[in-house]
Amino acid sequence: MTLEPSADDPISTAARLREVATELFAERGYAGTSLAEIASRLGIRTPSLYNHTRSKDALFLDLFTEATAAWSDISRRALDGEGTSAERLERHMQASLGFATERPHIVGLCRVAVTQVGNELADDVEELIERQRIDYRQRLVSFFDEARANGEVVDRPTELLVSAWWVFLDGLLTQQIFAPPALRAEIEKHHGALWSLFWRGIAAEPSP
Amino acid sequence: MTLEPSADDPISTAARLREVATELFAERGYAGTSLAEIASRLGIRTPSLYNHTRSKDALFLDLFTEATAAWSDISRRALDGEGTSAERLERHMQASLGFATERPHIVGLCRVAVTQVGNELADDVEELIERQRIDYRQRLVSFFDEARANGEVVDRPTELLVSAWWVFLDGLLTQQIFAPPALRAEIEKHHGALWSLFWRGIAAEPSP
DNA sequence: CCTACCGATCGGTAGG
DNA sequence: CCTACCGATCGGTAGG
Repeated sequence: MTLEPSADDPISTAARLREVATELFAERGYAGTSLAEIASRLGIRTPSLYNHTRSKDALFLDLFTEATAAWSDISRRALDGEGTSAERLERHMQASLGFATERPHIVGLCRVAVTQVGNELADDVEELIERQRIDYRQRLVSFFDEARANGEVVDRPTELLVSAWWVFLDGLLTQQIFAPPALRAEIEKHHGALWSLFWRGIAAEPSP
Repeated sequence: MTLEPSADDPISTAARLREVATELFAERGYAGTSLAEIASRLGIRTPSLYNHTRSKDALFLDLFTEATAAWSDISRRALDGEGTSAERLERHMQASLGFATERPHIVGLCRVAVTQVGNELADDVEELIERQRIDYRQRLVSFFDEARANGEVVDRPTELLVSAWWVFLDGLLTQQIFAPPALRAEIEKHHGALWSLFWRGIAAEPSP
């Protein structure tokens, strides 16, 4: 009684294409990934890929668009919601790191997009990155403006607090993605403690 | 009265090859950089490159080896030397960021090496990265052990302090390299302030 | 440092 | 989804 796109293929080729291509782009970069390799992993011939995508560029852009949407969704939900600023920001951190842990190839795809901007990838990618960056920045500005107004964080310029958070998150994600598995597990255990040191750096002085 | 390798070429082709190749590898990745493009920028034909290198792999490994040596040299000198732990660590940060600012392509080359490990690049690269990582880690452990013994930092496990620093530095470098120039300049102005927030997070409680 | 050239692979098309 | 094929480009070699 299940819906099947075809008799002997419960997972559609289109879906598997997305999975396989995301993984390869993430691990080998854009230029390092060939359509032949993607097709081979799907058990089909290279030209058959063109039933699912217009070109290699279009495939990458499509996957990247989906990736940023998923990322943005997770991150927004965690930062919004109830609680103190510390609770909300820690939840946001845990969500971002959880996302990176569970779906490392999606994060890897984003990294590839960022590092290869202006070279072989289309302007569309650069535009999408910039839009996401601006959107995230605005959400952070709102968050820290509110936290300052509540006296929850140190009284420094919002811009600075945004930068501090961004640096911290970028560092965590970098280690999460690039560190060798052995080191990664150790760092993962430290997330809570690293958070507390970060927050200690920006938290308001205890009122006397 | 100057020493010239050839009459009309004051900067040797070998030296220009290193410059050009570093820049291209950093900007386009390993697979995205062709020997033809390198040769073209040098004004010579592709086969002529083989007078200066054995293969594309060997060229990359050679440049990467030089890059890590330069990096390690700068970083070691800044962290050693005199002063309080805070002074030494801030000096180390400034040196690392200065290096990244002045020689962005060298840092980009390292990033490419790290992100493409285990794929098209040789095991030699992975080995070199791992050796550098271990070496840097040991220097940080010594540093934070001493800082803790002096009561200069909060009394938490050295491993945690090392992680916190590493995350902070990785985040700064990531932003330095990947942020769009407009944002980069703003962040650069914040380095000192970001440092003070970081240090505030790990500094020892003021004695009562 | 060059010309001439190699087999392999690239993204992509024609036509079914 | 396939076979058959395209021109372009890849890293690299022979020989001078």
